[in-house]
Amino acid sequence: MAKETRGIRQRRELLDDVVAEARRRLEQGGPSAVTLRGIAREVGVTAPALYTYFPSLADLFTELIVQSYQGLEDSVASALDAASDLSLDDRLAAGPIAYRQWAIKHRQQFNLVFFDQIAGYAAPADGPTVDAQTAVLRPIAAEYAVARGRTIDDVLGDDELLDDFLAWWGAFHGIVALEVNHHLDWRDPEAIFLRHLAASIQHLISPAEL
Amino acid sequence: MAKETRGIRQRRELLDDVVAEARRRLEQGGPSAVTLRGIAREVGVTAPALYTYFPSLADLFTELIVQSYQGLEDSVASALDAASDLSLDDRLAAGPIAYRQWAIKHRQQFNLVFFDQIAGYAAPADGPTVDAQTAVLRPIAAEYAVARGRTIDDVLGDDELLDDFLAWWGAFHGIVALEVNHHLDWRDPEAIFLRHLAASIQHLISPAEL
DNA sequence: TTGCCAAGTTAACGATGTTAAGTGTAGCAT
DNA sequence: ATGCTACACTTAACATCGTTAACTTGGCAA
Repeated sequence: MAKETRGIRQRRELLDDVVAEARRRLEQGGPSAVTLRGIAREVGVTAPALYTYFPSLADLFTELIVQSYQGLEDSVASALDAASDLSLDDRLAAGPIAYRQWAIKHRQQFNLVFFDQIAGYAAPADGPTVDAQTAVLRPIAAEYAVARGRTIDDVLGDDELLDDFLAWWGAFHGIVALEVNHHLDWRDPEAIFLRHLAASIQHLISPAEL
Repeated sequence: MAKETRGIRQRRELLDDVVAEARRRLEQGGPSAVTLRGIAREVGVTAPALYTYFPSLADLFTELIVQSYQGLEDSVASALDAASDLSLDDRLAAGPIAYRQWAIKHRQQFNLVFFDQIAGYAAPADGPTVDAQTAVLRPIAAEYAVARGRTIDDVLGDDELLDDFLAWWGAFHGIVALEVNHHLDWRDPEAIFLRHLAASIQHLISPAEL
């Protein structure tokens, strides 16, 4: 009957439970609600048992960051897939719009990804976070390249084009960041975002028409 | 000799010492380094003594946020004062440039102000943080109004003008936020920022010339 | 069957925010 | 001057946290 080799299977399941519970706590109570003891309690083990899976709490957060990046990446990618038949304007807008919607739906994950929240956590030039960032931006950059009448390799290879793209990203990212953290609550954040997006896209395309 | 009514004077000094030590810890070790017990240890009292001055740790953070806003406000205001004789372009750039420089010099304070970092801390439509935000933006908005050929009251009173200004703010804010949190380390963040700033200012002024 | 390895447990250490109860003193009213 | 009161402050304690050390146990390989 081979009780399905409980060893590895349960290990996998427990690990999934741990990060699922961690993400749940992050969403509901912010990073400070993500505690080893609390998670252990919830998944039915003792706290030190989690050190089998993560060397420290910081590494659990690293996993959360990676998964959050993945969620954002998937959200943006599928939105751009669905927009493949639309006009250039709409395709350009689809990425940032999906970016914003994911951010609003997962505020804590958004802040976790883009803000240094964990104490000693740096996440510099190494680690999987850099790859994750480029994975998020690549499909958006592809549309951007089309709007500028170039290929994506042109954009990535030219300092000025790349900086322009990063600035374009930073711009709508900033508006989203302000909204996520309630600094635009006294206005209509979506209106501000969409208005900026339309203007920036127009400004982007018109010079290419010259 | 009237030993200068030690009561209130010492109270004032101790309070100043507390927030000074708190700010020092924030800058050096991030929010998690701001602990009541650590601060109390440093200023020479026991931890519960601090509850005379702050009802809870969150209220100490509120004070830090307010003071950080003040620092940003002062930095921007004095930069704009110093730029009063310059061209419109330079005056428009002076605010955002001071904004960025302050942010880079006080990364932790910048993140504390613009990101929900404290657990249950919301800081919604009430509190002094809203006033602080408008105090920071007002002088920048004044220059923005000139560039649009309006008065600042025009900008604040017109939905579209106001949204345009907030989007303009959000744009350079976003680039700064990315830089502060090391998401642009693989490029030259200042170049991206200045290039965006110049382009956005040009785009801002040219329509007004029509 | 025997032994080992790794996952899990209990126990403990140091640190945190916060509360309760007690202490002393500064300043004021009498 | 004396007594009282308010308040700054201390000590003690509780619940929580991350992390480590030592021990137990169960399944797999030899």
